Amino acid sequence: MDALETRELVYFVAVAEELHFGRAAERLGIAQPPLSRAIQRLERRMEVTLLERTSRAVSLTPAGTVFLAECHKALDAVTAAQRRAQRAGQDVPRLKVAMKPEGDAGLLERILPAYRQDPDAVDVHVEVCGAGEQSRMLRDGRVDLALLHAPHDDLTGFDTEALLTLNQVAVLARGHRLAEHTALALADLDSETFPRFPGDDPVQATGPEVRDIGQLMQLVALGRVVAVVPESVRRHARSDVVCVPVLDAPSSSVLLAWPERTHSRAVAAFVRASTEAAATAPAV
Amino acid sequence: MDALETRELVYFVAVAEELHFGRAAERLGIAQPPLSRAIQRLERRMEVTLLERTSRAVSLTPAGTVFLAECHKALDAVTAAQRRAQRAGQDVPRLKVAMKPEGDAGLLERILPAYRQDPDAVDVHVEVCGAGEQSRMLRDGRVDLALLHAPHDDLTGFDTEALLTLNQVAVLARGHRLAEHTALALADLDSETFPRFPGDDPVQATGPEVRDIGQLMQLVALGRVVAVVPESVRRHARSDVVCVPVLDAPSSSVLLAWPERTHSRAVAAFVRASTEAAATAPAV
DNA sequence: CCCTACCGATACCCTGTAGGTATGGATGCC
DNA sequence: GGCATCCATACCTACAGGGTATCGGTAGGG
Repeated sequence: MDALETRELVYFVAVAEELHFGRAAERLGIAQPPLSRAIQRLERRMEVTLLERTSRAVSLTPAGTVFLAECHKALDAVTAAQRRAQRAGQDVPRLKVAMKPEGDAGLLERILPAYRQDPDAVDVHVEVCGAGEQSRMLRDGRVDLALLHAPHDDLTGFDTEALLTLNQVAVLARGHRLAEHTALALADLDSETFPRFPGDDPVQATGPEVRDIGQLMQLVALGRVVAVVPESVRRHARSDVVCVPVLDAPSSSVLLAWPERTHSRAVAAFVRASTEAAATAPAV
Repeated sequence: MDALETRELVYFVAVAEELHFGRAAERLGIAQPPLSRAIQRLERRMEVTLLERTSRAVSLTPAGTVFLAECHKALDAVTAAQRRAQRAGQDVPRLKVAMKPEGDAGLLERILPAYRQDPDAVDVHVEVCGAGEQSRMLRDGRVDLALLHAPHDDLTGFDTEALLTLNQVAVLARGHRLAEHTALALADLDSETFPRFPGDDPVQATGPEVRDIGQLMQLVALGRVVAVVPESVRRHARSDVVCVPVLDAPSSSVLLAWPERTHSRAVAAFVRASTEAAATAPAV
């Protein structure tokens, strides 16, 4: 039993996600028949049925469901291998850090100067990406470090260091019935409409999708939604909205994450500088 | 830039480990010239120099060193994908647990009956493997769960649940100068010879390598070595050796580990049963 | 100092396989 | 029942991956 080829995994992922050989083949830029044969050969070599096909529909078997998840992990690991080696081969070493907009709660401007003091410091490039994208970029090796948020982000596969714990505040329109309160409980907000953030589970979606903080503030000011967000967002509150602490909302943490078993001195130095900068940071 | 093929990674690993194209080719079962070309093509595609070759010697560049480690992770992930899917496709679901000999500190005989009570229980197969092999078997999907030991084993990439904390005891020949003591400090053993266990870092090796507990006891009884081991080993002490607690040795934990993001009900039930069995276990 | 043994790279050939086109056969729908 | 849809099969082609022979550079022994 020799190892599966990357190409076979890519092909399977395409079919498993499209549940349609024709569309999958198109997405892969090949014709449908070779794809059908490739999947057949894959199943024969693995001695497992991954897909149930009729001439009308394709569906995943339990083994196929497991295999799809495992393929994603494995393919991420392969591209991470490539990217990390390429990065290590650069003559000018560089550190890339991923964050989402406002995802640093103002910490980065304290971390960067502190890091530059370190003898192991190298150039830092901050990659501002879409919300929820940071962990993917860290997983597949496009960046060396990421600023993530617990409990929102999936931290499996990373080493992490907590930088900051943020209490939650409700953002309300100035005229909202609860705007005059000094503190709230989650139960007070039961009847409200909440926005959906990109990367959220779309199942529990109720309100409109929100892309950035400006848009959020706009919707809040109009009274369309109410948002429960980390207190660091206070810095972006407009004059026509108010922020009220929500005492029983689970607090979120800003944390720095990097791939497990990383031995880079530059990464270690950045982590060191970050924890120190966070420890001396003023209350937000 | 399309993805690297598994075969290329396997080829590179062979060369990087042998540091010799001829031997690597032999190990791979192919001729040397195609291997040379494959590595060249790999380097060209990655646009990174991975190996420094002269006509007399081959050595790894920094990028090559990183890539070797990443290749291991990636290849493990690929074979894990295959194995886990195969396992999920079995009509008779089964749980495989890896442990090294005596690695359960007597816990397993309490865990298994407790697990069988669980509604989600399936057949359990215990794989007794070489010391240090458990984490590898868990990483590449040959088993679903493993009994590991902190801080000895590398836990990165796993979710874990601590089952038991074990204090350390020194095993001494009955006639040893310290045999009459009721407790020791590590400093008392400074001048002693310690055995080397399989999977240990061979750098700090001083004494002879030891394969199993019987052999260890033999060497101790002969006065050749002194061992500091978890107290659970007491159960295997022969009459011509004595065990003395070492108060300042870092205590080791027995813990149950499984791959991150596992969603199997059977695994969850086994973890549940294990923690409960461990909580009600008698002192060793 | 030169000859030889060693080792990776190159040149050249061949075969297996990935991919393409055409078409068959099953199934649901109007 | 005719048709559209969709996966599988049949058959062909091209190229990538593998083999053999050999080159070119380097270290070491006599």
